[in-house]
Amino acid sequence: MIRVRFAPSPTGYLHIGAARSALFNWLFARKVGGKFLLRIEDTDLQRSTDESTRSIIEGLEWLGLDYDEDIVFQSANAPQHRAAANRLVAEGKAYRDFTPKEKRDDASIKQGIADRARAQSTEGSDHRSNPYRDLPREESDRRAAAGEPFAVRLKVAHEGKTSFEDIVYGAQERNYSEIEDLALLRSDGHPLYNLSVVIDDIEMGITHVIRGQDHITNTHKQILLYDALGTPVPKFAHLPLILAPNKGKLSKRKHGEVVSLTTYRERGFVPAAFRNFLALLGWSPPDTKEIMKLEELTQEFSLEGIGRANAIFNFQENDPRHWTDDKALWMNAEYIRTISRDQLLPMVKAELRANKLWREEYEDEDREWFAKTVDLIRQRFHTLKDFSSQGRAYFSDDFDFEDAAVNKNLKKGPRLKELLPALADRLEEMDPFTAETSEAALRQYAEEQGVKAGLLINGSRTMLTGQAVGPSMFEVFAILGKDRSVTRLRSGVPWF
RNA sequence: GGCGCAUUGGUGUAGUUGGUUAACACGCUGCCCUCUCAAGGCAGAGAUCACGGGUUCGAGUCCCGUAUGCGCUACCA
Repeated sequence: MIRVRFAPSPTGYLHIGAARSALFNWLFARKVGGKFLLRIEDTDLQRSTDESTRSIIEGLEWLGLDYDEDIVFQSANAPQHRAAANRLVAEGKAYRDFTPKEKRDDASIKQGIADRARAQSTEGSDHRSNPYRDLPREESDRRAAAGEPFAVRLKVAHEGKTSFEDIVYGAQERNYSEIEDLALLRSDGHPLYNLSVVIDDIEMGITHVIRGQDHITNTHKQILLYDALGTPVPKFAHLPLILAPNKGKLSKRKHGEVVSLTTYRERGFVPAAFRNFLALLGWSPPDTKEIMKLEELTQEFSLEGIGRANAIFNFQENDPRHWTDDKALWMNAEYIRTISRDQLLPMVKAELRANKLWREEYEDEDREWFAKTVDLIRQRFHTLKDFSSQGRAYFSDDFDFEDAAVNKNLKKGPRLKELLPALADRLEEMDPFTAETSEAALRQYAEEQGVKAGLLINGSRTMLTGQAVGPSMFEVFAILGKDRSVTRLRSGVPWF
């Protein structure tokens, strides 16, 4: 039985890179009939928050990625992690390190690492030079018993190398000389990442570890741990990273909300669309078809189809039109205009409701009208937000007139101030009032008045919707109905 | 500093065991359609396949080197 897991640390919003890892894990599990598990890596108590855990769970739910079995909270397994470390010490595979803990400040950590490495190479010391590495057991036990604080480190052999066959990146090797005696337990007894991950993965029966490429180095350390523990090593598939447009790391601090999955929900993305877009970042289907529903994605997905080069998430921070990747935006629009009514209507309902535009009749006697209206306007919308902003005039009489539209379609034709109310009089007599009859009436009236039909059409569009763009005007007349059409044509509102 | 990975048009990606004019999607330009804007249709611009060597009759595809980028290198995860 194949078992995979998504193991985020709850230290903030759900990053789109993490969301993609979750997606790939899920697709793989569903494709092969395995289990997809969720583990919250909350061992860093200071940084972990419940709110973040909630956002991760909600994010997965939004993307439609359901997980099997109960969520595992890593912090709950700390006793097992400690026990494993102690067992390794007892077996002589790990040792207590009584070196006093160094003070580190996070800001300069990377620099510190490089500096230390430089210093180490010049003074000739290596990863095996820890003075406590070969401390006699009796002395180690005595000092521990006396209450002296210590960290626990894995005893990595002097000679040898780790190797594994990465499903994405191929054969990987690392000399032991490149690997330090990694810390397993902090001097306060707190288990560290690499230990916890391995113990939990073993405990959960994980067979395939699918995670970001930034973990490749960790994988070598973890293999050492599997070996020390005498446990079979799972298969690994590392994923290329998602980078910012400058090829740098995508981070909240630098790039803001565009990296947070929550943003896409808040800004009107259809979950299926974003999921589809995410799937195409680093993975490509066997054929050229890119728009795929979940079932298709699942069917086509394979670890072998994952590329090795990091992908750039292409967006322009200062341009509202391109606030996120163009292709994601395009895909969202594509979904909005093509998904079934049954799928779309609930999303539109939520959007309208959030903006106090929803009326219960839309699910009752005005049900058909609502569906037809949505079908009419969805064609040119890019996000669900558009239903409450650009689409506002269809659901409320309280809508704004865009200055540009008023200038272009109304004020440039001074006669419209009289023509439009007069047109309203004509329309009022139509029965039935349909796209066809209103068109006939408008065109005839334009001819009588010696003006172009377009003048009346565009003027009407702005009077009825406040905008310069929108669906075919006669469809709008029909959808809005005679009363509202006539009333809006007569209202002098935008003229003042 | 060390180790590792990557490098195909602006972006996401295809390019099978090396073989004619490097393919698809988004974006971009123009035209058509038309009451506007989209959508749609048609046409088009844009890649010396990072660079330099080499192997070969022939290389985006194999080898070596260089550059650039990214990742890791922590008693963070």
